[in-house]
Amino acid sequence: MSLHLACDNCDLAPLCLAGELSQDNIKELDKFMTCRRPLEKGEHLFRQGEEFTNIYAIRSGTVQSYLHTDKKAEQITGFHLPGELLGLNAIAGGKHLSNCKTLERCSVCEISFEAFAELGEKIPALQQQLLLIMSKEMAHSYQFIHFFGKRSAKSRLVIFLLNLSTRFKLRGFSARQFNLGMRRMDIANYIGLNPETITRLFADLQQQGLLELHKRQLHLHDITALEKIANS
Amino acid sequence: MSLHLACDNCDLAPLCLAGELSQDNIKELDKFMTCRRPLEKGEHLFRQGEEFTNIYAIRSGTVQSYLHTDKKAEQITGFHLPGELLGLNAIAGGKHLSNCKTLERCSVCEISFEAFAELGEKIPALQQQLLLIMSKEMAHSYQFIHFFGKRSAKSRLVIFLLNLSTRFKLRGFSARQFNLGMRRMDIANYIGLNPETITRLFADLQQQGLLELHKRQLHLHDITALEKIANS
DNA sequence: CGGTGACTTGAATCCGCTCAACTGCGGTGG
DNA sequence: CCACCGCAGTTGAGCGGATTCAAGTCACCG
Repeated sequence: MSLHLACDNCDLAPLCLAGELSQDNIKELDKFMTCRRPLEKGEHLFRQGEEFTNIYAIRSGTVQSYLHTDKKAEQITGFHLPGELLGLNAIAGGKHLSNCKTLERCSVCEISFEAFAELGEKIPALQQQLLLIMSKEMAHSYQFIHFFGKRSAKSRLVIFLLNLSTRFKLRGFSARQFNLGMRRMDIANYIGLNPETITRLFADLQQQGLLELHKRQLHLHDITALEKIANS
Repeated sequence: MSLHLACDNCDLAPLCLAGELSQDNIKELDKFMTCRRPLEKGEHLFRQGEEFTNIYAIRSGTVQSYLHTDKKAEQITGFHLPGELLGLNAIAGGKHLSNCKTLERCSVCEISFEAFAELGEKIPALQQQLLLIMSKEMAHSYQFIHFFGKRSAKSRLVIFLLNLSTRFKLRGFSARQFNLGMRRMDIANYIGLNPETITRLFADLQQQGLLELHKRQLHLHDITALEKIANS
């Protein structure tokens, strides 16, 4: 069963696979694009080691990717917002490198990579768009390396928050006010700190009046001041 | 002036753009591939902010990429070995995101991205190969995030060394014995530590008999023990 | 209600940093 | 050839930021 949710009526298409494609080409793409029932909170799109067959695109909701490491420890490797593609790093190896699960109820579109590759031969602009997206994601990892280089805990947290902020803004949501879908300990895990440290840092920032946090609802008050902290 | 160095007589072709291409297709690719005079130590392939026009492939030698950050500080973002492509993360933005300079005398091949894209429309396998390489690089960044998550200084250094080791091996060099082309402080910068810490850690590891280091010549004695440290 | 999991708070500890002095080496020029 | 310089690397002492461990609060859900 697939819902009638097509790329040509999706607000996120410009950020996503459809990109700058012509209406005709988008229609062509839509023939292979499917959108299953929404996933409930905590469901997996795919798991580490599974065969790579589809490209996934988030239509709504937040998704988390993570690795199993030895012991029972998990390493969180990313949080993904609507319009982002998932699983692309598995093209080379043919197997998914990470687990991917929803942090809330999510709509997810998918397309068989095989079908996509065939279609790409007919529509060069589509290939080009995938290239663009992958390049963008590489650029993003780049930032990440930069930001995990020797930085204070406060810098790390603030960079993380500002990164989320700009990504929300790009998608038409508020850059100043949004919901962190994830737990403190997941943030901590992701940016290489301890949950307790995250708590203390939020308390600090709140006391300085730079932001407010109630439960997971975040309000950034002074973005320029936060940017200063990010580059300290 | 361009030297007569073609993909079809290059040992690294399978790792590089040529990949699994047929001989005919490689000949086609070679028409657009050029290989200038070797670059001397310290020369730049490109600089941050410059327009992205070419894809570069390292034929021999080691290359370092780095960012200028505010103040005079630099952040090193990668060390690149023969067979690796440079500048791909600039496809999306059209401008290079990082500086790229040689750590020693290097041969570098290049191809105009425009020419490549055109050729890719004629030879789908070539497009596919670029996709593969980019996916592989994304997978690599993935490792990186994993490895910059909360880890001890010793883990970080060892992971860095083992990563170099496997990459050398993949290229037909020894996995146990190779030359670190970079300074201690560059390693430190890259993995988010201090030069002094790097020194101390090397001293430790050497005392434990796990490796030997003279100047920049490294000899890994007990790789399985090192792997244990990497996952601690 | 009790119970669980997320989050907070406090005190003690430790890892890696900072700063400063020192060694060793390669290059340059007298 | 040696004296000098500058940079890479090493070593030591003290400091501080983030972790660890442990106890306590809070909200949610059975």
